[in-house]
Amino acid sequence: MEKTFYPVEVSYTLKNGKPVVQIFGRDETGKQVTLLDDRYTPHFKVLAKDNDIAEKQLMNLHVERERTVGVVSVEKANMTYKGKTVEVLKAFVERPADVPLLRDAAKSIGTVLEADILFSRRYFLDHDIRPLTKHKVECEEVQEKYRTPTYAVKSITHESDSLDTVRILAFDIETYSSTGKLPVAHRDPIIMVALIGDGFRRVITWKDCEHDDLVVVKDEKELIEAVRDAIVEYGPDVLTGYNSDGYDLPFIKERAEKLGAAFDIGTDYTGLRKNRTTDVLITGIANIDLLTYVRKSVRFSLETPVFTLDSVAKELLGDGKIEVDFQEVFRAWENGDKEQLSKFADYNLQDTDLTYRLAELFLPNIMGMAKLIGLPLSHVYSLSYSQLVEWYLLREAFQSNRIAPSRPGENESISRVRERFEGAFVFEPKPGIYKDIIVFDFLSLYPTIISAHNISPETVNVKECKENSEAVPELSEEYWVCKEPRGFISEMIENIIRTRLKVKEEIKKDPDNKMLQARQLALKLVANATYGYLGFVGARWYSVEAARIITAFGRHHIHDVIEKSKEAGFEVLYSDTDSIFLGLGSKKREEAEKFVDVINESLPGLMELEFDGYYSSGIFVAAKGGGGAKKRYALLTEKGELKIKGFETVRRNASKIARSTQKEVLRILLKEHDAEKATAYVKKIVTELKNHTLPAEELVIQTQLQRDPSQYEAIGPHVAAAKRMQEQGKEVYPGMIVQYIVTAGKGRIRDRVKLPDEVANHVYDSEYYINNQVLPAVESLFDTMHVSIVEEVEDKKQSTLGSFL
DNA sequence: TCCATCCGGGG
DNA sequence: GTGTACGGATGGA
Repeated sequence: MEKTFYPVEVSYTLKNGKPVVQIFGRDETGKQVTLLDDRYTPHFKVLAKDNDIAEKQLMNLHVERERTVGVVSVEKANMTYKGKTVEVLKAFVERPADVPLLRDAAKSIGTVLEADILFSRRYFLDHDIRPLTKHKVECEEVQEKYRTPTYAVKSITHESDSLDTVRILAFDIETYSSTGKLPVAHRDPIIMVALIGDGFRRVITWKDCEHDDLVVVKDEKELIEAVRDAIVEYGPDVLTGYNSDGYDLPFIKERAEKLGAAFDIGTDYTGLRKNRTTDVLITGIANIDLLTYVRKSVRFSLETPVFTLDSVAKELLGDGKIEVDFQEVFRAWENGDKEQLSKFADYNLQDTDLTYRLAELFLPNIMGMAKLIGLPLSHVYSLSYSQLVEWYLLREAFQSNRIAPSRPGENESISRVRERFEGAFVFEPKPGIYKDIIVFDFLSLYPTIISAHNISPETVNVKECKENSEAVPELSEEYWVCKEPRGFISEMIENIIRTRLKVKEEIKKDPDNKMLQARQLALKLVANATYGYLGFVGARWYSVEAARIITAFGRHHIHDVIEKSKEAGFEVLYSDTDSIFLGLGSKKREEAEKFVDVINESLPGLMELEFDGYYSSGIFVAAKGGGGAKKRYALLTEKGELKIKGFETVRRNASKIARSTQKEVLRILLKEHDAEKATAYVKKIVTELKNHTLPAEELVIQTQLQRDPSQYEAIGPHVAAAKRMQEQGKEVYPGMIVQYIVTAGKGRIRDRVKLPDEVANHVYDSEYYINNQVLPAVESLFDTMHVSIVEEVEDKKQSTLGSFL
């Protein structure tokens, strides 16, 4: 029979000593089904000098275990390795686990390759199976022990249509502790568990209590089994929690074993399995620990330095955890206090709801990446950017008959760490204020360089192609890149860029399509991470030469634009990596637009310089050590908006008054070009500070607490403030924003820190705010106008003093 | 100061 | 399960 099938998860099992791949997913009606495929045999590859001898040696290999482990058969195949066609031996074995047993012994025969690629992952990649996309399956129904209908596969082919939702179930457990410390599974019980899915909401406990959605069972053993029943009843594709691999699931596993409770939630009735790391495996359900995903991927776009559920949810959902005193909860549990326990159920449900909402937020992107790379959700969500690139490359390699290079050994990694190289070019700006600025930047600079200059590990510095190669500029030693043939990675990047352009066209027609957005984002991520991947010490396709050449071409192209800008009569104000800031001077905007067209005609491949924006003025300031400061400037748009980059006081650990003064000075300087007016403005603020006429709210300093106050050795003002909060019985936790005001008096600043609600207006330390907040925020701005704002203000101080005398 | 180990999150 | 994070902070020599 023929079936339509959307794969979600994969694993394998042994039947009569032979591996059977299990693919879990849904059919066209949305019903969960399982496919079994026993046609795939594990193998590894060997490159040897003499294949006839090596073949005999491989067949004679054996390792004694409970059974004799050996190579079952050997095949020869022509494949591409490091850009060359080679004849390789494929050594087939009985079981996936035989590979690591035999690979060490096979090292004496030749170079062992592809002996470290997981069997089920390899199955997906080799068969072009892509999770969550439509497949046509020729199969026949079989009777096996699974929770779903089961079919034996005869053939499976990938089609284009794809699934855009998965069934998510979030859960969170609550545990009891008599010691006041974090509960531990060998001693403490699970007392409550909440589960939330699409139209599904349940909280389970084993002491009498009243609450909506609440189920009360007899004891902890029944609780664990009721959780199992809830999961089976809901039938999730994705089971998700927050730190569930590090806490909830191992806790459940240990308690279930101790109490003899069944937690056989797997599609094949197996329970939780744990591997050597922290991962917990569930057969047929994608187990996704959101904390892992936050740490690996989301962190780069988060403000918060700590990844607690509360701080991540507050930032991304605008909603946090309910505050709870665990000692009170545990007392309520001991006493059977129904009212308190019902509040605790609210807490449990809120945590689970936040987890569910975060999962809804993250899943489209995880799904987009799973479809692109072709690995199941439970595998992709935990991959770092370099691993995402690597798995994309592995899929491409398998499909183009290439042998994947091995990961570096320990010694190789160590020697790679020492191979550093020069990065991007940053133009040192001349401090000053400029009018009529045009900014251009290169679109996806490194990806387009890789594609345009054919950069790939097997195309750089290869002797055979020297005659037909491109020389690399900007480097002291000689480097060259083959023009032919097309490199593995450069070709792949070009395909990604082109595909992404097409997807972006589709998005224009269908802007609200989340799946298209996710696909576009996945393509962008892989393209942008490839340069970093080539220089990553753990990479299979590592090439420090390629990475060095990419940044060299980057510097070359931006230098070229700088030179041509000068020749065309523009003033070059600034440049960083892929962008250039030009002063128009007497030129017209149209001339700048034409100039970009001329540049683009000379750029190779898909490289493109793009008009980024026009600014009516901008300021570059001096660095502390002299010269112009890099990555620190402000621009004024035509609409009058300020675009500020790199000034420390833009961050939130400055008082409102420092920030607003800086902004106003920037505004006066950029809009009105009037240094005197700006000076007068600062003097006015200084006077107000001295006269204590500013409201205290303007003086509040906000700093994020990185850890618990007791954990600090150096007690900074914000730590002192946090300790004060604790003394007043307020909750203090890492990641929170602490607010304080520095008040007048003698001694250390930290001893003069007060909380905003303790300070009446006018008691603040005006000297501190003038010298440590306001003046440092504007000093470098005035320096560009050759005005010493500190001296100006001191004159004012004296004259104020003078007027008193 | 350098190197190695520890930690994150979770109740 | 054919694999094994990572980057910063801490602490000891």
